[in-house]
Amino acid sequence: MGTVGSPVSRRRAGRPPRGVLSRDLITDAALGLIASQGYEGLTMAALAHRLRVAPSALYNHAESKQEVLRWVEDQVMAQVDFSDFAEAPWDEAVRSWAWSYRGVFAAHAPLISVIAVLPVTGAPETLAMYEAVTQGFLRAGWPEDRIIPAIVALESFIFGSAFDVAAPEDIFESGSLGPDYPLFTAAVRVRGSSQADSADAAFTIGLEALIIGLKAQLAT
Amino acid sequence: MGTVGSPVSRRRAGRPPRGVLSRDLITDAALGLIASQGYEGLTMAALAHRLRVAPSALYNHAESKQEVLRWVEDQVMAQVDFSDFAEAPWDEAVRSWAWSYRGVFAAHAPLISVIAVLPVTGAPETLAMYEAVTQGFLRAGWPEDRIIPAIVALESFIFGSAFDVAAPEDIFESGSLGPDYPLFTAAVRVRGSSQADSADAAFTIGLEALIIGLKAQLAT
DNA sequence: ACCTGAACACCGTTCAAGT
DNA sequence: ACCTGAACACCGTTCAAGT
Repeated sequence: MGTVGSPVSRRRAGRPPRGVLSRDLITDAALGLIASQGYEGLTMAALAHRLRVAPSALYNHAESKQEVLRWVEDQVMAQVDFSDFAEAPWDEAVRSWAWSYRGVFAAHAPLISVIAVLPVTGAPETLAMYEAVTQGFLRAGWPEDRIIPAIVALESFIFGSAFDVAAPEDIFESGSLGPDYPLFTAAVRVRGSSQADSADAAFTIGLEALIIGLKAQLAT
Repeated sequence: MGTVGSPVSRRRAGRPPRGVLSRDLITDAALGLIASQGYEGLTMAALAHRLRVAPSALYNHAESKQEVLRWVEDQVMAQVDFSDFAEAPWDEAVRSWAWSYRGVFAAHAPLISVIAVLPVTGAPETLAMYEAVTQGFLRAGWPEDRIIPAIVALESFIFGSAFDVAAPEDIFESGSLGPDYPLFTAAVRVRGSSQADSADAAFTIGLEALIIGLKAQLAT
């Protein structure tokens, strides 16, 4: 049983190491550091300091900082809610999963580039999610060979949208160049209000379009 | 007139600086460095060396490396082909633009996180693209207030897909954990062949779904 | 097997000094 | 106004030495 509120929910099996450190402790410390300082605060030195250990000690357990990021990524993935794939209708499950997924990675944008190059090998939380999502697609009648491409397409949209959430509010302000691009400037102006709202609007439009379009493709 | 084949096609106006350096020269050198060494090779020291100048000299022209990356980004954006928005039907224009866009940024993946935080101010190539795309949407009958969210949704998908192109071939190999996730493992197995093919398959499915879905939403 | 302490090879950036 | 040279404050990582 872990500490209450510990972000590490699924402990790995195997003999405990004799020393002070372990993958789980390093991962927990990294998540704590990210929560309090953000990703700029996640340095090997800071991580070691939080664990009251010399930086070089980390390298007895992790091959590199990149490997630590892979451990973090798997724990972050565990926060994504895919429970609706068990019973809900397909489009409802896709919708709630996608919103949860985007929300989690909007708060962990620096991980997105890590995931892109990250084999799922050794990432049990990530695999658990994919298994549940695959099952949900099968239950909805999807042919086996079209499931992975559909999931990848949805994930691509989700990752791109997670970046968009982090974008500054004035991202489309053309400034002094505005008059040279009148149609675009006008279109930006009629789009309302805050960045959070407009990111949500774009995500809604894209996600609903994908759901409609994927369903239509499935019918053929 | 620039050198033949120069990636900088749209020179900025304004008085030329008295010294050796300029935004255009720095941007060209950066693009050359990226082409020959990749983004790991793009350091301020390497950039200065290529320009036969001390690293500190760069800071008389650029505020930071981040600013150099913004200049690079605008030039890279100039490579995206949006010409079909002038005359082709809307779905054909979206299709050819999206494929071009994804191809360009798949080769410049490290820029994607830069764009996410990048206001378009001072990025004339980027603005030129948005203007043409906006015009294409208007011509196809899109109401002004729904254009920007639709473009953002498409871009989110394109950026996420550009990451996916760079993913290693074995990204979905579950390794020794495979038997614990049988449905997913089987679905991965039936998906054929190389990573390039499977990235293309996912991109095709997602893009066609978005086109169908956006059209359907427009009809309401 | 695991940890410490010192060192290495880089980074981006600053700044006084020159022209 | 622009460039040089030296320095600064970091990075991630390695490795001999200890237990």
